[in-house]
Amino acid sequence: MQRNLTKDEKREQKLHVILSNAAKEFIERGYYKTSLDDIARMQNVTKPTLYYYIKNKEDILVKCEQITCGKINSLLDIVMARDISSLDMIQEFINEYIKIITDDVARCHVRHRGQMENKELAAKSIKNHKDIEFRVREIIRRGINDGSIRDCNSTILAILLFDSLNGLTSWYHSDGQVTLDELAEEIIALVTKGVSGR
Amino acid sequence: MQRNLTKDEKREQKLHVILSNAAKEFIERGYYKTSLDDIARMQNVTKPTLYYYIKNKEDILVKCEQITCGKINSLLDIVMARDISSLDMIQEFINEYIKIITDDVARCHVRHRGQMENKELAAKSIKNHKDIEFRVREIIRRGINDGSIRDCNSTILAILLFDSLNGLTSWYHSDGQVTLDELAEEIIALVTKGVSGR
DNA sequence: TAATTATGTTACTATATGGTAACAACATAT
DNA sequence: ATATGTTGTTACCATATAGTAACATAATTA
Repeated sequence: MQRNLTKDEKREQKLHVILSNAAKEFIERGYYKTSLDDIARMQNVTKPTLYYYIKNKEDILVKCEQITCGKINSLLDIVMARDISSLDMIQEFINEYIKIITDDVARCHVRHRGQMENKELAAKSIKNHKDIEFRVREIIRRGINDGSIRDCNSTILAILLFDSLNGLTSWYHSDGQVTLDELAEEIIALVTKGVSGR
Repeated sequence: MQRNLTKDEKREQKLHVILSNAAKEFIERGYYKTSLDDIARMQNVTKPTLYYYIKNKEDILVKCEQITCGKINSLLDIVMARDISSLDMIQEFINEYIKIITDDVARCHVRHRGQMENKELAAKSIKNHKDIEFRVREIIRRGINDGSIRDCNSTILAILLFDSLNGLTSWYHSDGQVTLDELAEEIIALVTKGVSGR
């Protein structure tokens, strides 16, 4: 019973379908092995139609990135504004981050980040990620100051954290054994307490 | 002043140069953007010559994988044979693993693992990694039994561990600030103690 | 209703590149 | 020396596919 969509909304929606389908295929079969004809076929349109929604093939990657980085930065805005310890911020971040990262568009971004053929786009992509990493590093640094986080190399920690979280994109699927909440819990326990016994 | 190489040794050596160069290029420019002509040019030979050393383009990935997985399994043989606690085994493994993983051939393997176009090769590639992961999981399980490792989900732990270690391949370069030993130390501290303060 | 804009199509081009066939030269062992 | 296998070359083919031009039609607005 939803109201009629405006022209722009319809357009937006179609773009999103294109991105989702393309993303899924890029993940499963690889970027270069998925042709624009393939992607068009999924939408029941022909290739030139895609060019009405995207600038070129690479633009699909760019758009997936914009969407995903937008979500992550919004999450950081919210988390960093809360009045909790830095360690709690990290935990909260992990919790929500894994929800963001486990959809196809985000997966596609993670897998192809920084790999655009266009040098400028690739550089921008890397910067996008570095900016996010930097913000997390900032949380860690504050945590070391307020004592909630053990004294450690914040740069390395941030990188390792993202590597393991982003790694989820290539193995976690919601239809498996573990729910996202259980997974988050396990990860947070490992990150905070480590693996050492007693 | 080394003795003359036999025919087979020379052949072996040339193959290794091809693999190293190809691996480096695959990492920097991507597999599909690096042509066999490019690779041949680096050796100062022509494309058909490569086919004397490799079956086809994909075979380069396969060979990089065989070399790397061979090293990792040998490492596991050694580590698991030692008379130390499971936690110490993990630490020892991390220490040596990051030495193995930070050369071009290993980097190439990590980045392209499981992505061969030939389904059988891809499946085998995934199995190769899963086997290694399984062996590490086994160490973790024993560690949970002997109490040296906190009770946790060994499957998830093994995956996260490999994700962060393999992640090194895309950012760590030996010419940077951090030495491999310092890096290992930091990682081991994080893995064992976690990040939580006091 | 006329005009304009959005959305789509068919048909095509240009180009890159994995792989192969046919041939040449060289080294080695008998 | 001569036969044999090794290592290399030039020239070529088949194929895939990103992107475009020209044209058609539906939808919206004036």
